[in-house]
Amino acid sequence: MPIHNTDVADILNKIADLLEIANENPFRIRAYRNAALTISGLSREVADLVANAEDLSTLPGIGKDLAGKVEEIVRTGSLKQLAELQKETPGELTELMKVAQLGPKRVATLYKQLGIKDTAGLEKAAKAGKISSLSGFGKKTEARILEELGRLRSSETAGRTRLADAERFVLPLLEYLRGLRDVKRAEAAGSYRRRKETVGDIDILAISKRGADIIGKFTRFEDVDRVISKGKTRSTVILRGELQADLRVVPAVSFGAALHYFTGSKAHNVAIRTLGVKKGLKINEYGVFKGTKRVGGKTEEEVYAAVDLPYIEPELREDRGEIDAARKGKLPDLVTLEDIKGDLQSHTTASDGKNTLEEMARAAMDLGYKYLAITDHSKRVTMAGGLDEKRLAKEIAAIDKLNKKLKGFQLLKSCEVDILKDGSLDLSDDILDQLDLVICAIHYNFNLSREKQTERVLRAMENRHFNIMAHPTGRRIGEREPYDIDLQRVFQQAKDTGCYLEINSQPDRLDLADNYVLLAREMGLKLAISTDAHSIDNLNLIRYGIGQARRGWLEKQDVLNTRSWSDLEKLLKRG
DNA sequence: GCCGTTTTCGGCCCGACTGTTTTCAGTCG
Repeated sequence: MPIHNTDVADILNKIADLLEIANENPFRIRAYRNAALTISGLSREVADLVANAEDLSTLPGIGKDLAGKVEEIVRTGSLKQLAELQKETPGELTELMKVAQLGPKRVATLYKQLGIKDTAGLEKAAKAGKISSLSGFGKKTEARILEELGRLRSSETAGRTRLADAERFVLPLLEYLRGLRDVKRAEAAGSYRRRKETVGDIDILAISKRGADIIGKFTRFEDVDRVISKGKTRSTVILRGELQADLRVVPAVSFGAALHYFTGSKAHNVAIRTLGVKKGLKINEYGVFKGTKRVGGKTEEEVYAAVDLPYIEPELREDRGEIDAARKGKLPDLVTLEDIKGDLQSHTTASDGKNTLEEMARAAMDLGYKYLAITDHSKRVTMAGGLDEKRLAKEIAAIDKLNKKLKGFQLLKSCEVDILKDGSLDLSDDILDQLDLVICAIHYNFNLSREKQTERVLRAMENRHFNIMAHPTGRRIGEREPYDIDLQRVFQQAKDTGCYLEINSQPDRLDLADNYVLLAREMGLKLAISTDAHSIDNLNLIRYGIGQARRGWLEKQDVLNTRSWSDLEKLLKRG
């Protein structure tokens, strides 16, 4: 099995956990965590970098020592150091740290004093009342531990929440807070604001002079299941569905600093604060300070200006080179919703969509679009009522007829053609010749080897009708892993043959993932942002695709469907 | 363990809340 970046990051984080339990130098621990963060944010597989003999110690936060360790992980799948550590500190202990209330110090105490190594031992000791007598623990902590263990058992929902699912809670919560008399402003921060594909929790920020009051009302919001903590400026609650929400109340003068601070990412914040320290400034959630004097923080722009940087868009704040780019005046001018001229993937009642051709066209026109590609499935995708040549010919005729009626708008004749197992396409060249553009996608045989899956797509791209590859890795966030495919080779083939790939905006897909969007940009490959709409409402999902594109640093010119159809048509022409 | 327009040594981001505490450690973000 190839070693992926997440595997490397997991091992580094595990070592950090174990070092923490062993009460090691906290800065050394942070070095491991920083390295894990760097690796997981890379646009390329670190295994490929090693295979190409590239110098890993040029990566931020990775020096000579960690470069060697990462190489060892890539080559052997594990690390001797980890085995050594586990002789002193059992590896299972890191699992205990996932129980709320338990951090490295308490886990170490539990292990040393009571020999507790796993959740079963923890539960037994807690029930026997042995934990409350330990120093640093008490009755309340013991009760909380038991409560948490019960919860962990009943729900395996400890994971992250998809952005769109979080949004269903965020928007009503913001509306509620904004409706309170003493709230001057309320905004969502955190990974939600950075438009990350999943969020760990919801961070909300409010301006008010009556913190305790607002916190009280927050904890009584209708979606709140239980309250974890509530103070005068800060509160944590768990919403229905086990999603955590944090509210911080700040004065107006601190709003920019707080918004910056709570938007993160953590790595970005640390980098900005470190720049501040070098200039003799203290940057925290209350503002930018020189000694005790406030010198900024009302707006985010003031925070960046304090360290001589221009404003950096939230989607870029991952410490993936944005600070360096800002310093050099080379920040991307990110694509926006307003730049989008049309949608390049949609379905109708002809296959598995919910609306007719005309309904889809009208809805796209209402969004101000100039075109919409109708991409019903091809015959192989029987589950979705895919079209054979004959039915597609009928749809083509229907589109031609409808286009004559539509003013200043055009339906594009297209199809989401299945890429068969051997890399051939599911429909004949004769019918594909009659289309404006052809979207191709994999729907079956997900479990081919990396080599076979990659060859399958490379071969498909040899077909002169292939224009855009839809949902290129087939993943369903939280449900289905991507199939194993070498996207770097696919991107290169796309460039060589004049094909493109898609960012699919469906909230459970968001495929390409942001790190691959970054890679495409680095390789100079343009992408489409499509909704894959199966209903008129679905056309609005484009905002998630835009978020993903922005996280991948895409500018207007990097996105196919920011162009008029006549300009796009020229780009799609294959030699 | 990393890193350097103050440094190759000596720093490394910072604060709120809770519970167990009589002044603070641990956890969390």
